[in-house]
Amino acid sequence: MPTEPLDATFAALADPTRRAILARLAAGEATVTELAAPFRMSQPAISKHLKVLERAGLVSRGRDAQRRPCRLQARPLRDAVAWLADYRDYWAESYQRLDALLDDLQTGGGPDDADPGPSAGQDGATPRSPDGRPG
Amino acid sequence: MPTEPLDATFAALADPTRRAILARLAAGEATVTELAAPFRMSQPAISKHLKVLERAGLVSRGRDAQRRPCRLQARPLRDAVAWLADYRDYWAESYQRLDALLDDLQTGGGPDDADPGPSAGQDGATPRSPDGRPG
DNA sequence: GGGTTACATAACCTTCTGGTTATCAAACCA
DNA sequence: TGGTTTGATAACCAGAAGGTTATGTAACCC
Repeated sequence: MPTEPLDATFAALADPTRRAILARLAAGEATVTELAAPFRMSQPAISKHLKVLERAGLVSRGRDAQRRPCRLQARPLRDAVAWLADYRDYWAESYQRLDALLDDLQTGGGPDDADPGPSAGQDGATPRSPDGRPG
Repeated sequence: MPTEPLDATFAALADPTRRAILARLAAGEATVTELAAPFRMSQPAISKHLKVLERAGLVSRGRDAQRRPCRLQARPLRDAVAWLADYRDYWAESYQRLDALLDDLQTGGGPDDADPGPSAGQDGATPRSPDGRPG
């Protein structure tokens, strides 16, 4: 059980079943059985995956009689992107496609500033010694 | 050992030591001993972490006499962001800060289109059944 | 050639992961 | 009241992750 938020987020995303669950939840709330349906996997297995997602803060749950509807909670995803954003200079390799991607990401905003540079914040990581952010 | 690229990428990022290593490499090439120095951890442990990063395609290695300099290879990070990008609608929670983040990400481009919608591509995941992308 | 530096590999251990089946609890339905 | 859904939990298991120490190997330096 990773204690740091980023650990938990990335670990949660590292499993294809969980990514698929998130994808499903992006289409709207769903119950456990609904989520479990597409998988050749037992219901308890899905419950476990949901618990991982919940502990990572990626999923929140409501109550509707016997049902426990799951809802996507994407803030940790944003934090993950924020971490990854510090590496944007190293994506330069193919800036064409990167620009396309970022245009897509931009959802229609109109920026006019130029590269303020990394925030030099804390990773929150502290593995056994250093923090971790690019310079 | 996760077989799917995204699995490997996210799994690699889930460890704080490895994130710190990537952060260090963002400052430039480094040898194994240089990378190991800041950690209270044995050299073989670092070698293992490097192997994980290498298999995830996040690090490539050269040769300089006895040394095996490591170089950051950030393309998988871009792919990870591409996956996360499909969830941008769900970051809406605090669009203020999101916009700031994306402006930062944008490194200075000037888009003028509005929300083309998810690419509906393949996750490549195929856990035990469905793929995974939001709608 | 012989020692040293830089790194990889092997063998081992412990803990976490991801799955299973079996069972239990709560709220519905008749 | 009793049965059915919906879901969580427990107990178990195999294999992967992350660490260790010990050892091997390649290239340098004298």
